[in-house]
Amino acid sequence: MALHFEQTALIRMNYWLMKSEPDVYSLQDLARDRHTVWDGVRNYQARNFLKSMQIGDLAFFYHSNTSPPGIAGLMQISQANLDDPSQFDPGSKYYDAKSTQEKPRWQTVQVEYEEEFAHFISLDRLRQEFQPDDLWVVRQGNRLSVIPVPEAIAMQILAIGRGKA
DNA sequence: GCCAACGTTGGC
DNA sequence: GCCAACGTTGGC
Repeated sequence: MALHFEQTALIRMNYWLMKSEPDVYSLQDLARDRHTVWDGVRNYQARNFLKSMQIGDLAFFYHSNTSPPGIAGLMQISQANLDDPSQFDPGSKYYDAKSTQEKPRWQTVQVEYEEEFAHFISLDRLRQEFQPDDLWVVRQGNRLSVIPVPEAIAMQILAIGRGKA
């Protein structure tokens, strides 16, 4: 019945951008590992975005602090709302003494490798194509490592990365 | 390596 | 609750 298709169409997909320094962990590392827990985020606004992610959401993998910086590819959220294990590990640089198993402060997601873009999209290109209010990564001074991307912008990024724009 | 931007901490 | 000091991010 038609109602079935209308309900299917109500499923929401959200899009994100997540930064990593490729010297620390790159898209190519994720291609090798197939999936990884995105640990180490210690900013509350970024954590809140991580907590709102749902399985099946897509995230752009952004290479930061490298030359040139930019979007290298795509990944998919494969597990949602995990407690970041590094907060409990005294040997980790991300250890948080104020976190307990009963009251963890930091949540994250598991991401799964999706694709490496045929065309790496440099920050320069992103600045040419998008406005700071539409894509926060082109805002000057923006340091958030996890940001939402509006669907219409995400569609354009996908087209550019796949060489269809 | 420099440094602007900006988040966090802690004294008051 | 203010805000100076401090630490970190990340482009260049």
